[in-house]
Amino acid sequence: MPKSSVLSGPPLRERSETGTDARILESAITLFAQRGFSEVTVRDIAEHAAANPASISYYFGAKESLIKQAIRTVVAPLNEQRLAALDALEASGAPLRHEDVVRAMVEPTVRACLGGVGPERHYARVLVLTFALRQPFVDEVMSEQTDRVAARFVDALVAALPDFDRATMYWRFDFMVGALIHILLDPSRGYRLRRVSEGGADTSDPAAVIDALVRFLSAGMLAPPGP
Amino acid sequence: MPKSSVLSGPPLRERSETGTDARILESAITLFAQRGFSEVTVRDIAEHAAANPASISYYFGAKESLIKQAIRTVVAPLNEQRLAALDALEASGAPLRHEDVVRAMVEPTVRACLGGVGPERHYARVLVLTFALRQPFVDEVMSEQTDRVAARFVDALVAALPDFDRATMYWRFDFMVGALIHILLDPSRGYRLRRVSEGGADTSDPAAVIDALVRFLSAGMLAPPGP
DNA sequence: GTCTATAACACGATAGAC
DNA sequence: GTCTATCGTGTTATAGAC
Repeated sequence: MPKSSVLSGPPLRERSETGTDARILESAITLFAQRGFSEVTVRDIAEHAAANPASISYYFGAKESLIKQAIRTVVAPLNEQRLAALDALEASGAPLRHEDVVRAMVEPTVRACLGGVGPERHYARVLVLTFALRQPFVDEVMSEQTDRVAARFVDALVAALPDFDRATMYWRFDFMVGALIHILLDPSRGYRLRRVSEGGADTSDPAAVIDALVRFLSAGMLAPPGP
Repeated sequence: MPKSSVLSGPPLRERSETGTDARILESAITLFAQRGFSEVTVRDIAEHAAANPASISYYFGAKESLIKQAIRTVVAPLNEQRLAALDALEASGAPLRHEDVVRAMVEPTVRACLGGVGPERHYARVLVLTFALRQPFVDEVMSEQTDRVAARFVDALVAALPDFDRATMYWRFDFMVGALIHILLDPSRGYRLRRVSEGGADTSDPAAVIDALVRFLSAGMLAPPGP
């Protein structure tokens, strides 16, 4: 990780959808997800994007800004999909069921990470990188992206299960996130789970992952609350 | 991450318990856990251990070997504690209860990470670093340390819940690991959960973390199996 | 605007004196 | 055995030519 000019930097340019800047961002996301923020150099990114190294400073300023933008680009679309799924549930008029709330969180994430096409397909890898990299700017950008989504889901869980208090559901929402991200890292770890389970559990099958997750998490949400 | 002499390296010395080598390893673990493998340089480690940079190559060879040894030193004692807890359950003669198996996994981990004193107090941070760093040697050392523990716990879960097949329990064991590690990362993320839950969920209290985890995970283990 | 060339520095690893 | 001094490489970021 660079020391870098912590603030201000050069006057950043507006970013386009198809130009060199977009290519750089896409390459950055792909390479970061594969190997990590600190392990990928701006030269690697420039080479992968068929741009020259100076163009990265030109468009994004320091590497840290590029990391922040990469995180936003990966996380934002998935959060929108989750909120849309929750909106659809609530708009249906039917009483909210807790397993549907769980599914609204799980299904878009699994579909994106196992077979998705947009930048959000790198969600699990990028998230674990942000958990691993302890630097204030990472927590800030994650908080900016995700805090309101967590609150909305906890609200929905409490609405579905009125006997439970919000604190309990905050714990359980975090347990859900942990289980979800961890299982979605298995492909990048060489399908370790398939190996140790002798083929019984295969994380390359999105439907199987969703089913196993939703069953487990929905039952966990119903656990009797504490004393 | 260095290129490094992948194999052999210099003739490594036997390691003592109190000498410079032990100090280096302890410093490496502390600094790695705080900031990450790639973010910490061998110079940082040498300075923290009040040793000179050359001594690291002398005792440990390349940085990669030091990382491997750091992972082993953190992970091994916790796995021993878990297996000991499982042994104690099985030795009691009473029928195995699935919530006690869950507790045998959760309790030593939470106690170690929140208020522990040995190297295993860095377990959650080191584990997330190994999940984030996608390099073959990391998976190898984790597999060497943990595969047998996972198998033993899945055996115990199946023994406690004979109606479920091993594949289902492999899924659920991984969900448990994901939830466990994720919640134990919260302190290193500035107690984000306490903030967003407005004090309702506090990961600085080991007993509260254990209680919330064991309730949720035990209920999840009982979820009806798939079709 | 884009790129080449390079500045300025940090990295891991080691040779060789003590 | 332990340390100092340094090698060779790779890093981010930028100055300045086109």
